[in-house]
Amino acid sequence: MLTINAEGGEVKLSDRKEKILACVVEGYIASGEPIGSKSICEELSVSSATVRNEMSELCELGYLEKRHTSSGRIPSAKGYRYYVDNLITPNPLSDEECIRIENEITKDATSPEQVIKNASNVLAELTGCATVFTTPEDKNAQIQKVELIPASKRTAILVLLTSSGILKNCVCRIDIEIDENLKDSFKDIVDKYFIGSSVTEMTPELLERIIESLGSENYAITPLLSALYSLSKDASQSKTVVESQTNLLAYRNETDNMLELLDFLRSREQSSQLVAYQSTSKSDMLSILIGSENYFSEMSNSSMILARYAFGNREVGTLGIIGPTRIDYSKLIPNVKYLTELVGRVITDKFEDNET
Amino acid sequence: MLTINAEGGEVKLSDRKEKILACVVEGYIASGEPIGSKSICEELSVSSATVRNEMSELCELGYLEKRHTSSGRIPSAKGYRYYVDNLITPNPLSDEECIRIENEITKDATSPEQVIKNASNVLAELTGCATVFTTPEDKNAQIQKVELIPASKRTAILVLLTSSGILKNCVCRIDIEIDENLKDSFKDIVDKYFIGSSVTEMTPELLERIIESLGSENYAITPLLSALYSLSKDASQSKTVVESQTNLLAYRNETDNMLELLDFLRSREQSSQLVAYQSTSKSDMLSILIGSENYFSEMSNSSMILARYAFGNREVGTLGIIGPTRIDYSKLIPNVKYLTELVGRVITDKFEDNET
DNA sequence: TGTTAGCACTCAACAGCTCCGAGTGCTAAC
DNA sequence: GTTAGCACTCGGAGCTGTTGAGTGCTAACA
Repeated sequence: MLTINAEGGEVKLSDRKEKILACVVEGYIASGEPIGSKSICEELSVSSATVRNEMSELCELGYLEKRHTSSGRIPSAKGYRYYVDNLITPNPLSDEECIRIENEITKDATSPEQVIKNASNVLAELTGCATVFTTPEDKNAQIQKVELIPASKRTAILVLLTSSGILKNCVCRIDIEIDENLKDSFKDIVDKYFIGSSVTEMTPELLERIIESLGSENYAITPLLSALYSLSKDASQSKTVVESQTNLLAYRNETDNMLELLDFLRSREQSSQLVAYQSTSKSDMLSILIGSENYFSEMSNSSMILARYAFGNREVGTLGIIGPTRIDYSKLIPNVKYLTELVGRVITDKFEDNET
Repeated sequence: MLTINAEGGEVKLSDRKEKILACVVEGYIASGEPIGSKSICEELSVSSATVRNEMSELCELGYLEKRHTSSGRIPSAKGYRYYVDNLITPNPLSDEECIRIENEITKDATSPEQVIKNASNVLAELTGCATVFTTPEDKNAQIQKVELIPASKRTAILVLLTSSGILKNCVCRIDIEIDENLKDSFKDIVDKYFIGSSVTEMTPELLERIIESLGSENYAITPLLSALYSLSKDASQSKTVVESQTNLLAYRNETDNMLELLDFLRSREQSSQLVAYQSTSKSDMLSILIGSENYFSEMSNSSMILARYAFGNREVGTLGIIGPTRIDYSKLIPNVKYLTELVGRVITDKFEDNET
């Protein structure tokens, strides 16, 4: 009936058990109601009693669960896992949809961050789930360009560009007039200390040293250096963002603890741990975390589908969805896959400096 | 008992009625439960029967409502309105809190948009409500500065600064090498057509004309001009953003239709109408919209407190909160007031070009 | 040996019922 | 004008019985 293979734990269910499991998973995903033996027996052309016997075995093996003695069956996390690993038939996006999405994402693609934000919105709309993403992070990113643009007599725009294509800027006000002299001094310091060095190398200590070494006539540069420090810190730190949580309200009637999940996501919103804990466990591009497989107990009734996106050939961030365990994996897995690949392609295409 | 003054409609309730109304409003805000006559009579040192008589008159006058025949009273929108207009004792922030908030907001104040976004987050935390804001908008804003910064051979950063302090940038890739020649040509066009003109004057038609007038050697500039057009459109358009909706989940048990409000806000998130309809009605800096006073029927059980913030001496945007009608007006009105004033002060201070 | 029909059993969901208590409106007396 | 007293209303909690979907078990069947 079942084969336990060499690795142990991994089993192959009989064809009929697989069929029944698939019916329960797909039926439950479609309806949200527990699935009874009767509705399945037609599909397999056996009697409901036979299905019941098989189901009761699947229950013992941990693939199915019951709410109460006489209720229909619902898939357990293990059942979903088996389904996702062995039984799924991917249901990818149509070509027209792909084109529409690509347009949507490239539309306001003024920065890599904007692209990933656009992608997150599209993914939310596509899947009806909450989305989560991290902004591009590359610890090895170097400071490629720093530019000081006078905006008025005493205000200037400071622009920072890294080798990962991250672009940050801010407006600074300083106490003396911005003239060529000041610009030159600033440029000298930037060239000497920063250009070509890693964004993580710019520490408060280094800054301190540089400021000390400034002649008194250049002391006015200090606010510019502080601003530059903020920008580089901002550029080196990846943010984790959870969006479209309210999408999950659609499941409020079906899954009782959806509102608790929302509370949890609210409290976690700023925290990078949500994604960090997950993606370290797998070197895979794609991780699917079903129910209790999630690190946080608050998410034991939810699933995440996460994938890494790349800038050039370096993986720099994560994009994915958060939903109930009862989601259409066959559709949503390809969706997440497609969007992370697309994000990688678009930001590499638009922002990579590949002309050295 | 009541005085109808010259304008008509405006009434002055007797002192005792006012006291009872205040008790009901404050009690209901604090507990979320309908208020009975017994809990009030102690405070007024009259018997519950007397209070009941007064309450029943307040009901007839439309200031109070009952859920059913024998329930306690809850304030109607009209009741809240009278309370807010006449009975409220403002409960402003402490000095320490003000300092904390100011720090919070100026922390990453790299742009006016960032300041208002920070303020929105602080306001959400402070009030436990959803927040709504519009990004600074100034139809008269002029293009003050356009800068092209080569980032690599064929990519450049384009920066746009308006007289309202709005700063936008993007990375562009063009087909030919970026040399001094190209930079000069671009600068000539920008100086001739754009600097000093309003952001709204940059139309697709104007762009078309300029591109046609270009010599073939300058044709490569086209993508830069398109990018500049996008930036200026982006700079002239104000966005309306609704944030921290999930805060409202805290009210889900008390106000039955909070979840419907969330659905409504979800569908409206992108739309500027939410604020637009409201703020036109009042030239006031502060508008308070209680229950049915809101334009959208979906919000008839909610209140908004909105205020305009200024850049220099021009009002350029709105910031406020959305919550149930049952919110602590005495605290939240000063909160919204303080934060809009602070936003105005910070962005004016940091980004206004007041040295002409 | 696997499959099936039949049957007793379980349990959630629903409707109907009573009881309780908080609160009201009205009336008559102060 | 204020108050005590009283009958009345209604939501909510708790209990009950009914219904129907679904199960597990058993014995018979192919």
